[in-house]
Amino acid sequence: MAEQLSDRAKRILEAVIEDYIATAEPVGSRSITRSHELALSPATVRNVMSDLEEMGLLTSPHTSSGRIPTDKAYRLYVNSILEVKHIARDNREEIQRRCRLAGKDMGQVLQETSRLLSSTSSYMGVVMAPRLAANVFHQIEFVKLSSRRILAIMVSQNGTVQNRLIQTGEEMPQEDLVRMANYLNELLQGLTIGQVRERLMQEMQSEKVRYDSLMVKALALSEQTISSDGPELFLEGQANILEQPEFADAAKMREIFRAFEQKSLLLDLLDRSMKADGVQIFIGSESHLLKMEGMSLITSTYMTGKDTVGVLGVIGPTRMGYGRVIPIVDYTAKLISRLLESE
Amino acid sequence: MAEQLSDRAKRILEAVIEDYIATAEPVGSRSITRSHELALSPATVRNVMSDLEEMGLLTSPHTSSGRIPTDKAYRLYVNSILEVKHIARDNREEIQRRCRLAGKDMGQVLQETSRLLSSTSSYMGVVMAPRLAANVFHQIEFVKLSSRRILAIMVSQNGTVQNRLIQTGEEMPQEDLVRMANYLNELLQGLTIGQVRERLMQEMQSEKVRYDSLMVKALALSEQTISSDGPELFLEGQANILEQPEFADAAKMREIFRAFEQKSLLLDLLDRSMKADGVQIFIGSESHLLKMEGMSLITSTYMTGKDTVGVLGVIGPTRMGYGRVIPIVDYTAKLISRLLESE
DNA sequence: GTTAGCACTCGAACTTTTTGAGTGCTAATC
DNA sequence: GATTAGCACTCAAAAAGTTCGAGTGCTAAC
Repeated sequence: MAEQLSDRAKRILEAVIEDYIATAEPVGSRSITRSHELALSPATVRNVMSDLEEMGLLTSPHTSSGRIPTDKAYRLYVNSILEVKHIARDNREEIQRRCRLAGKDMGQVLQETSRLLSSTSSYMGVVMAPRLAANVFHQIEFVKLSSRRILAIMVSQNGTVQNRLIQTGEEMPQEDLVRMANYLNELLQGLTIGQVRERLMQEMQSEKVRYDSLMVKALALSEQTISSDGPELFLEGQANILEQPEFADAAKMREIFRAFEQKSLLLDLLDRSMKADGVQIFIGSESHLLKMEGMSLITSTYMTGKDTVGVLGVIGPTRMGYGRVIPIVDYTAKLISRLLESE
Repeated sequence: MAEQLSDRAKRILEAVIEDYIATAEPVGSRSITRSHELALSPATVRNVMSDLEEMGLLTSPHTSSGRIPTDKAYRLYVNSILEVKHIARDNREEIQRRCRLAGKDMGQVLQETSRLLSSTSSYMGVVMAPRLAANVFHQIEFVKLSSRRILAIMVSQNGTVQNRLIQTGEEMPQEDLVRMANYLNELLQGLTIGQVRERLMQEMQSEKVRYDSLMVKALALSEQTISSDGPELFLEGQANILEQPEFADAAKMREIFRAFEQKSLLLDLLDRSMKADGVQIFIGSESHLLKMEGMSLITSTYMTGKDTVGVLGVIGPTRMGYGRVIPIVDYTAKLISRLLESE
């Protein structure tokens, strides 16, 4: 992008983008002169638009039709034209109202947050839960439900709970369960779950344990409890996408739904955006991870206390109301962080 | 339905339904004589079809086109024509393979089941989790995470776990938490969660507790832990519905997605089907709870041990492969029941 | 009771026509 | 030199018109 954009060109580009965001139709020179008061004739605007097209910021779907901003244009717009508004009062109030821990466990809070993002933005809300491996172990416990069914419960420092129902071959006396829990709680104190996993391995090898069958069992049980470290993803409001005119036809819709059904791509992208703090924006094909065209993602990290633990955000069409959505994502992330704050 | 259907009429109705299920196109007299070997001419078939139309079992979208079965016809078909096949070997194997408790908590098991139902049927899978209120209390516990954050964990007899993060105004010493838990565990032993709720109320009123502030706190905390008794619903494979030709156009799709977003209707229906054991079938507008036309629901209850605890099933177009799906639902319900069996 | 034959219907698919928003270019104007 | 009016041209989308064929109901023959 060697050329500098003149001020006028910027204003016109802005007008095109905003009209396109509003209507989803290719924008022509006349309609711009009508709706935005630039004291210019359509012909002049046409000349400028022609320049912008040369620079790769606009394209026309066919020779005789209005123009559409490219991903490059959105990027420019987001970086240096758009001024992010303060969050709308309505949104702020709704977010505050619906962000409550009361009467919900961690999963429910995150799901509700995802729903909230979806409904305030009117696109799709996404929340990635903390990776289990990064959590700090707090305690483990074994609850005996019946003679051969044990429930293992592991609590992390940040308040997430993992539980597994375990069928045992033989009956386990209550006091054994208590001893096992004590042993593990001491062993694993203060480690992250990632470290816990290693420690369990080491311990299983070690001489002193190898002949204590109870301890071996304990290690095996706790291993099971933290297995399956797939990070959880809450994706809500897919129906909102159906509202968008660019996805009106059935084939596109299907493609999108299929793409999201298989969540790994999205997880990769979210994982990446966790590397940097604060709001990040991925536009269209920039991140060809979301390989389907025409989608943008706005994310922000959130934290408990000082540690970044997850990412949340909004997925919408490239043609998305950035100015409106960015503050929503930002504000929600901050509020959630505050909520999860560990004193 | 005063008239008795002749055997021939039944066979023709069956042919129409099966062709329609296969193609989603109105079925004409000729195509029937071609594909099913009835030794009849198209004209004869036409006459019979005309009778069937009079009886309200078929309709034609317009005068000069093939015919479509009505909901009434599907009902008749399901009740007295269709012979339910044994479950397909492939399906059985896949279900067995994917139904494992190992490394999952209750919620994950149910979600996976829902996914399983969806992918084996290629429609939508739905699983309603046990109503919390029906669970039997097993124990409650308070884990102190930091000076003012307590995690309350309640375990039910069947292995479900409820947890809530609670911020306390003042610091609670560890021994108080233990005392509280002991008190509650004794108080609530063996009650259902529904009864627990009542008991908590009673206890709060009672003289002996009223002046013991610790007990009052305990009651309040446990109240919070069991709040929000919304039954959980796992609905998977919505994208499968997009594959169905009858929902190809965007408006219909949107309607459907909107309808499912707001889950209360579906919950009502599932709740109703929990009243009776075994497989149940709701066809199209019969249950005008699922108010959108053209959808059927096949459910079966599942249980832990002797108690019915939930419902699972498949939602698809009325034009659904009943013969194939019914055994899938049935088999899955049985397998899950076996899995959850409490020794 | 069954079937061949036939005129008729009507949506789907394909063509053709019309319309209008939009373009690029040139020449006049500020 | 930048801006604008004017004009011929383009092309997708909408409207109108055709064709096609699977399907029907009815009647008369088998």
